[in-house]
Order: sequence, then structure tokens, then C-alpha cells
Amino acid sequence: MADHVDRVLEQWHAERPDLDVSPMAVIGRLSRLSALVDTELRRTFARHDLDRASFDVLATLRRSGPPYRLTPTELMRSAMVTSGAITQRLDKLEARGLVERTPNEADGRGVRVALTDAGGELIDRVLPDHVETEHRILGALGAGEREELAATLRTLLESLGGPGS
Amino acid sequence: MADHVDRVLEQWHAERPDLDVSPMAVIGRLSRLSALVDTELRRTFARHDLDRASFDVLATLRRSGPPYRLTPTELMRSAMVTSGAITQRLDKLEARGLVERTPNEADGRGVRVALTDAGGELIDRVLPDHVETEHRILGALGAGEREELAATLRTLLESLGGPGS
DNA sequence: ACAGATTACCTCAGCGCTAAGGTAAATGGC
DNA sequence: GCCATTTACCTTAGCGCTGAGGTAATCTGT
Repeated sequence: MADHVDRVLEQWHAERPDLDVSPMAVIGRLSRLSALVDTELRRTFARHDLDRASFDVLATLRRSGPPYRLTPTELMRSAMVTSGAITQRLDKLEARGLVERTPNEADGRGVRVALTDAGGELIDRVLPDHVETEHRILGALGAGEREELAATLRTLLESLGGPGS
Repeated sequence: MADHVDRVLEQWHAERPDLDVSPMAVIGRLSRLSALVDTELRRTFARHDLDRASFDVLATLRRSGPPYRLTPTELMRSAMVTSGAITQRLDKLEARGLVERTPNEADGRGVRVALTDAGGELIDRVLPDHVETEHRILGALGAGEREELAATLRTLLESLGGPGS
């Protein structure tokens, strides 16, 4: 049974036999899968009144450990978005009382962002549900396949993003 | 050497040892890699005055073969976006003279979208460059790894999107 | 033949992001 | 100690997308 990407490859082979389009078998599926996974994760977040961006910030703070406090720059690097995006995410979360901005005493230019009690409680409620969704998404793969997949993606990440990506 | 996702996993293990966060090794890398690949592809498109959305429409029409003509609904399904997104993509491409909308004679509700000569020439100029970029992105993998990766992604796509995804 | 359901496409408000640029504080060379 | 550079964060215009909803044409069952 051919999937969407198989059909795309066949079409290119017929129309442009001069091009070696074999990388699309990987890259096409990668981007389609990422879109589907995103949709799936969004569903879980929505059940807890969250979007992907807000979850990402709360989870990054939570896993950083006590005192659950980071700078906007650290959040920016982790999320792979621009500083403007982080500012807006924080505005939204702060308005909901889920995070708190305080001046950074060690650096007058900076601020510190901390989980509030409400934010900590919310992320701890969402997490088990989120992890469960991720398990379900990978349900079609065996443990060995998952490990191999993780290793291969890691190789690609390192070759694209430099060491430490 | 630990990558970003390895560090995330370690943090979760320390903070929430009760949760089995192992799926993040795959899903975290999948979404980070997809973002990096997107950035890489965008660079190529930009060299030809295109964005990902426009390229996607032109390429879909091109690979459909003569007469290089599809309906907006077909383009919507292929691109995995809403009908509103396709309308806007077509408005933009039509304004640049790269595609053409004509009434669908077989269905009074519908239209047909066709590549113009300029659109066909543009996409045929971009394609070799794009394919070359995709080859480069996968450069760190051997032929066997690519095939295995494509097969595993395919399994996941099918389990998430139903048959024919 | 015809009403109700469905399908095709478009419209538009709202959202999150980027890119460019601004302000203020910290850093580094001399 | 001072000035130029860098860094941290915020601001804002503009972009593409979604989700809700509208219009018009087609299909379907009776």
C-alpha cells in the first residue's frame, strides 16, 4: 500500500526522471509526521486550556528544577524561537498568573521568570496526560525501533545544528 | 556527547522520576529536526523569491503532470492546510502570474488552478536546487539508514493518519 | 421534481510568529 | 575611567494560518 509520499515520488519519477528525489522519502514524511504529531499534542494541551507555546514555557521552567526560575533568553534558546515570541508568551502567561517576572538582581538588563504556584500545579496536572499521549503516538513502534529512530534523528540534528543542538 | 534532548530527558528524570518520558527522545527530536529542516529549505526557496507555501503549490501542480492543473481542494488535501490557506496562497501566486484560475466546466462550484508558463519555468528552475538541498540535509546518513528511517516514519504516519496518509 | 444534505470555495477576525529596530545595562580594549 | 561593542529584553508591522461562517452549486432519497 502506497502512502502519500510514495505517490509523490512516483509522480516526480514520471515527470522529472532526471532528478534523484529519493531524499523526499525521508524529508516529506518527516514534515508530514511533525504536523500530525503537533495536531495530536495540541489536542491534549487544549483539554487543559493550554496551547503548545504556553506548555513549552511551563514545562521548561518545571524541568529546570527548584526554584523553577529561568531568564527569557534561556527560554528562547530552548524553544528555538525569537526573543519577541518569548516576550509575548510570557505576557500571556503572566496575565493568567502562571508565571511571574522579577528583576534580575545579578544583571540590570535582565529579568527572571518563575513558575507561580498556580503554574506549577497546572503543569504537573498536564504532564502525565501529555506523556501518555506521546506513548500512544509511538505505539506502532517496538522498543528497538524507537531507539534506532531516536539515534538516527540525533545524528541528523547534530549534523544540521552543530554540536549541542 | 549529550544533545539538547538528552539534557531534557535527564532533567525530567531528576524532577519527575515517576514519569516515563522516554517517548520524548523521539518526539522532541522529531519536532526540533523538523524546525531545522524547514529553516534550511526556506533558505533555498528564498534564493528563488519563493516561500515554502508557494513552492508547495507550484511543485504539486508540476508533479501532477500535463496539463498541470488541479482543483483547490486537491491542493488543500496535499498540503494538509485549510481551504482558507489555499485561497490565500492562490491569490498571491495568481497576482504574480505563476498560476491561473479558470472556472471548472465540470462543476459550477469549483475552479481549476493551472501553472502558467512563467510558473512552470520557475518551478523547474527551483527544483534541482531544492533536491540538492535535501540531499545535503541527509548527508550524515548512509543509504541503509535513510531507507530504514523512511520506513519507520511511514509506519508512524500510517498509524496516525489512517491508511493513505 | 424537489427539499435537505453535502461539497467547493471564499471571507475575515484573531493568533503566534518573524524580522527589524529601539532602549538600557554590561563588557572589553586602551 | 571611557567609549564602542555586545547583550538582554521589549515593541511593532506584517505574514500565513486556523476556525467560524457565508454563498452557491451539486447530489441524494423519495
